[in-house]
Amino acid sequence: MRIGEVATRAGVSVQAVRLYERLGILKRVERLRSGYRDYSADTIARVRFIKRAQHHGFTLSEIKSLSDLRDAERGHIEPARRLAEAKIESLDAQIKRLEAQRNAIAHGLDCCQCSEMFPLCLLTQFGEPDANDD
Amino acid sequence: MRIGEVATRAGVSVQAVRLYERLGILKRVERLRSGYRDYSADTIARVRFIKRAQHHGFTLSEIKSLSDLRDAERGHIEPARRLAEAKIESLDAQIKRLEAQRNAIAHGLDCCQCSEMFPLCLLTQFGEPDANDD
DNA sequence: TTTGACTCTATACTTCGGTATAGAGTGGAT
DNA sequence: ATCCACTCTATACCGAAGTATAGAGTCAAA
Repeated sequence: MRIGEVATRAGVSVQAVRLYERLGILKRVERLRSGYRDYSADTIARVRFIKRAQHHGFTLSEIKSLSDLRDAERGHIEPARRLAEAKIESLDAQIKRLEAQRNAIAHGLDCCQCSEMFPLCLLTQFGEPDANDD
Repeated sequence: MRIGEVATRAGVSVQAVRLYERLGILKRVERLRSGYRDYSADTIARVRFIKRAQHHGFTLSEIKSLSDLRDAERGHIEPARRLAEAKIESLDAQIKRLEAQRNAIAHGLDCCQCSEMFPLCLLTQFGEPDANDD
């Protein structure tokens, strides 16, 4: 199977497949006499796994780690579990940060006098804050 | 005041100040005979406003809109309010997406048999899903 | 006057996850 | 034999928000 069929059946672009290979997420495969990559059908599943993991928030670099773990330690789930737990922690941190931003802006909308929060009022009504501090 | 003093007093790099000018967030200022930019003290407050808005999650492009609104319509808070409300909506959407990812991974950790969610088990124990689908 | 710190422009590099293009070669059907 | 679709590599580009560097010019103090 050539790269175009893999790409079409997995729902990605040909360039994306080559990118995944270059990043080490897909194994390098044998080439035909022509130099064309010659894939077997399981590559389609690999690519779909990549897209599924991306959909769940994993970066390509994390997905590479997951792939490496699987290839190195088939049947040992603990390293992958630790990776997933670390990912949850980092998602929690991101969520917390976004919620803080969201609340600061909401507060700035409610309480326009408050220069400690996002100063929406200072932007439009009261000029520059702290113009003389040194 | 030259660019280095503005940068130091506002807590950013000299290159960052030039970047903000190029992006249209800071006004172009007069130059000395030497070609050096000649700033007045209120630029420091402008830069601090940029950093404060960034801290609250606004992108430089959004901050440019806020600046433009202020310069165009001093005292009219409604356009800025609408921009802030749109920002809250987009932050809410981001938070929702991250929470869904977080919960999918958490579910994958709890329920390793479930191929609908993030298939942690499929990664390490059960091989490729859907290898034969077409 | 010479040094050192500063400034100027322009360009390239970074991360992330790709897309787009050029220029060359290949495969298969007509 | 020719055509078109496909593939190959290599390179450049996107946005975001900068940082880093090169090469040139400027300013002030010793």
